Amino acid sequence: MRFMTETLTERQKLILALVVREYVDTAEPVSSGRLVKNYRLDFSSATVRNEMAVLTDQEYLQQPYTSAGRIPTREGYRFFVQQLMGPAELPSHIQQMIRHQFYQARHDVDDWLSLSASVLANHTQGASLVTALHMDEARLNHVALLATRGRQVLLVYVLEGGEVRQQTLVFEEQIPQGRLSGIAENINQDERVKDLQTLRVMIEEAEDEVEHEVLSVILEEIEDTDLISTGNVYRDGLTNVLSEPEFSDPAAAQKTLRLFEDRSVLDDLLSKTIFERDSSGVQIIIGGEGNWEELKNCSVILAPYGTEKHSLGAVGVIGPMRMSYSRGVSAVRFVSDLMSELLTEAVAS
Amino acid sequence: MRFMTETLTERQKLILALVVREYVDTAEPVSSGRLVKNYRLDFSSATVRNEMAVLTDQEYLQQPYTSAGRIPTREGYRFFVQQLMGPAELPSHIQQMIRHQFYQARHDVDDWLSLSASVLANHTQGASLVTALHMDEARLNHVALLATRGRQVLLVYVLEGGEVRQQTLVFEEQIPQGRLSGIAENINQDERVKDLQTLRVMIEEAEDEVEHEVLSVILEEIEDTDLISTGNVYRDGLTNVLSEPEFSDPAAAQKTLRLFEDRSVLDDLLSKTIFERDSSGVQIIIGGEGNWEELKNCSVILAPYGTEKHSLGAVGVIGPMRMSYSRGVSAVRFVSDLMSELLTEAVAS
DNA sequence: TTTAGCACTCTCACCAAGAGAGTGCTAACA
DNA sequence: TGTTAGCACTCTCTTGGTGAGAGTGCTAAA
Repeated sequence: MRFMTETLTERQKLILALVVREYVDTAEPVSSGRLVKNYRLDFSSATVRNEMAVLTDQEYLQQPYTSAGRIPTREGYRFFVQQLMGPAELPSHIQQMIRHQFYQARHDVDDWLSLSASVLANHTQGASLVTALHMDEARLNHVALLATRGRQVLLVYVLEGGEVRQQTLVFEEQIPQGRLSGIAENINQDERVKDLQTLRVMIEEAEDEVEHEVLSVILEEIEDTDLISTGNVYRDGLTNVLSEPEFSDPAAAQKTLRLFEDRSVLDDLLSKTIFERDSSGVQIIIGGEGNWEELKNCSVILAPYGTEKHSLGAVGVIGPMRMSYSRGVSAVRFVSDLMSELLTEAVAS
Repeated sequence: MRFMTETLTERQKLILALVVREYVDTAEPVSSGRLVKNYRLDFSSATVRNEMAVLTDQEYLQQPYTSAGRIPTREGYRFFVQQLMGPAELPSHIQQMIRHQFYQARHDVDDWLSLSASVLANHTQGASLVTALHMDEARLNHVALLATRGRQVLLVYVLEGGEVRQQTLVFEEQIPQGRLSGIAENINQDERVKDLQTLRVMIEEAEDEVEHEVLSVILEEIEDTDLISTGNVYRDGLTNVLSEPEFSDPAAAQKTLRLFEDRSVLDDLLSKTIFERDSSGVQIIIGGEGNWEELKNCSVILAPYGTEKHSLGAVGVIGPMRMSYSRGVSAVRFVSDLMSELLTEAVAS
């Protein structure tokens, strides 16, 4: 019931911030007395109680039951994140350490991705997600076809922007490498980037059965995988989030774990971040706000990464609503910035 | 205390089998009365009690506490698996259905792998594992180098046997595609398969700085990834195993889940299966028997797959010790056979 | 050898009582 | 008017006790 003006006094903000902080630490409802004691406040617990009553009226705090301590509501966290949480940064020695780890893997972009996932999991104590490089639309830059064994053929294609995909195909009959090279050469021959329409035309014009078959399969594969969902998603820290008290109920744990197995929700989430350019930075979804029913009681911190021209992927962490947002945001921001920096550097000639 | 001869009477075997079956179904200690009632045995519960006492003496059964029903011990399961469980097969309509699914993905070996994981998870209600194709030792068949963007270079290499790997590399400076093609051509030029030693010699003989650098990085990458551990592992059905009552304790659930995140145990397990050729077929590890301390209370069913000449990977399921071994074995055997069949077919010209 | 009968054991669900934590309210105070 | 001490009240959580129920082991009879 928001009767009153929504503006909070400084003291109310302080108390809200402390409740969030204390609850994040202890996972237990925060009482007025505890707050005064732990933070040596220069007003009494009765005063805190009065302020808490106001914050409860305004729906920033809630009580699990009458006469228990308070815990933040979703709105409470939201207010904390937007107005109370300072601009957090990872300690500089940690930043150094992470940079060093990335440097050691400097030749391998895939390693950067799994490293990102592992860094995020370790520094946030949550579960992390990292999508592989991905472009908005499939426009072919380069195709290679390699006969590997018997009827198996390896298709490797490079998309505009540098994303690379590979797929093992099996054809009805064995096709000699020379033939394959010819077909690939055909696709690659003129310099301009090819969209899928060009490929369709080529299929129409194919000179023989084999070429027709090969091109069709290639088109099919590329179309199939023209969704974010095919990019690898790197995950880490699942066990972290499972050790949180909110997941001691196995049903809740299972529900959350299912998020990680079912790609659908994840994909929605991540692709939204990648393509939403203006958000320009870290995005925080608290308690599944905005129709993410599946994410109830969970929070997600996401950020896109990429070069100036292209948003190539997203990194993020998932944890219980009661997570350390400052640690989360600082880690996600640092990793996404670092990835962007490294990739931009790699693209620069 | 195995005073008596280890041979069991037919009736004892029957009762052991029924206890296993009933316990797998209900997850509750099995009482003598229940057994008689559910399976309409033509002897009384008192007789069953006497036989159960013998089986308990022989350590095939155990009691959680005095005067509770019985549950199988690890040895009980082992005996059941080796001597009591008939040669189980998946129902033929299920087999048809699975074959159909694989057929629909006939162009893409990677799809086969994730499909295998999903099929195993669904038909065993456990968690499944599938390793990607892998060869015993890295012997190069073919190398391709593609300049993708800026200083990024895509390295694709095909190993003897058809395994393909790709890696994105970043070099100190941009290298033109022509130069890269030259170097790749150099490696590919003579027809014989190259082992890593050949590559080392080539590094020594490299004509200039760039070639030396590129070859060194390639060697490094291949050496780094010459372990089973780098192959992708496909997983599915994590949530299945979490819904089992033995994992209602979050600590137990976490311990098991950690198995799936830490690759080390998994890798040991899977690589052992792949390389242990004589075992020729399905391998069952019950309750972590044989020094798999981490797998206590879990059972694993594994089988290698591959072509006649090469064992290329492994498929398996993990579940609680109280799992349906017959369903597990039949599913794992069917999937590994199917994969072998498909791959053999694909290799044949 | 099998089985009916029975006493015994152990768990589990239920209830009641008491301790403890924390609140809301009131009245006094600066 | 804002703050605080005091206090009654509420709600949870733990503890202990009790009774029902399930299931066994043992004994003695068939």
